[in-house]
Amino acid sequence: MNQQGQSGAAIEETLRVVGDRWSILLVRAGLRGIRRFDDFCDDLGIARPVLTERLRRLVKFGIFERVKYQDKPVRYEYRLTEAGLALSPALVALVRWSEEYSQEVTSETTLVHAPCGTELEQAFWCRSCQTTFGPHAVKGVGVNGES
Amino acid sequence: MNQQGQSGAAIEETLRVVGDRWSILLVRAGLRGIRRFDDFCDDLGIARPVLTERLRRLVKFGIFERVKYQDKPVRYEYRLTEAGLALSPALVALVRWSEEYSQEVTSETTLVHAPCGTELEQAFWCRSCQTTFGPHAVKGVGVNGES
DNA sequence: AGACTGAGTTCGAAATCCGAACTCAGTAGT
DNA sequence: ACTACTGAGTTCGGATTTCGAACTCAGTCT
Repeated sequence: MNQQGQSGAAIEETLRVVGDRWSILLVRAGLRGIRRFDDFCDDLGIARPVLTERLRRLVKFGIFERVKYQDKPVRYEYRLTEAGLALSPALVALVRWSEEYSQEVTSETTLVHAPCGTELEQAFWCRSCQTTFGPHAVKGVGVNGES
Repeated sequence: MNQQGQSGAAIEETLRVVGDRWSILLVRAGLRGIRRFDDFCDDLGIARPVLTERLRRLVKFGIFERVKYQDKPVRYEYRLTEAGLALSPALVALVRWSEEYSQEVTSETTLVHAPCGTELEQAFWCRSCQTTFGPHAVKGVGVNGES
């Protein structure tokens, strides 16, 4: 009946971490190579106290790591972890959506496959069938076999 | 000033619509077949005034539509539009992420390829290369050729 | 010394969020 | 005709979050 199944607990948990106006934008900035507090601040226009709190939380949940990059005046920067990088499919999905459906701003940029420059599509991949497929063929299965 | 690329504008725009704690959850509920005000309310535990405001905004941005389903006491329900449905890749991406990286709750449900039941992977697909690839090979191109 | 840098913290004002109770039109039961 | 109930909201005051601007603190540069 619905393709999400009832993995509701999972996504609620996730949204408690990244489901605010800034976190995804921070991840995006991280993907673009931004690492320093002030740079996040300038780039996103986020208020400093909020940035402090957000980064702390994202570190706590393993999306960024706080790395000392200098000793003399001790300075830290924030780098995406593996888990943080793994959010990019969600990010790309959102960008793709906005390219297709967003009414207000039409973007002049699009996402492509780096080696060849072709506009990318997003798909799910089944290792055993060796095929890609779309959201309609996704199903949730759980302990009680309920979809 | 902020130097967001143009795809930054797109995603910012999108997050202004769905980038809060509830909107994505509302879309998810919509995908699960929920349509009525009180049902959204009970299902998500969202406060009524907030639900009112959220639904209004999602309607305004074409993600839900408000449909009259009864005349005598005139009653409306909320249905996902095409655009709303198109958010499911993002939703699936988030569910997948939480299945793989979320520390706290391990979900008792997982997403699979419906025909064969194999756990799905998410990938980007290049039509011209006929290959799938990961986030590292994604690049944004725009007016100023900057990634 | 004085100015500057980077990563924050502190402040009060403004915007959001919350639960609980209320409204309003119509329906069903007695 | 009176009462209770339904569904989709609205109104209320109080609690939480967010905001911009200004401040701190260690160390560096001139």
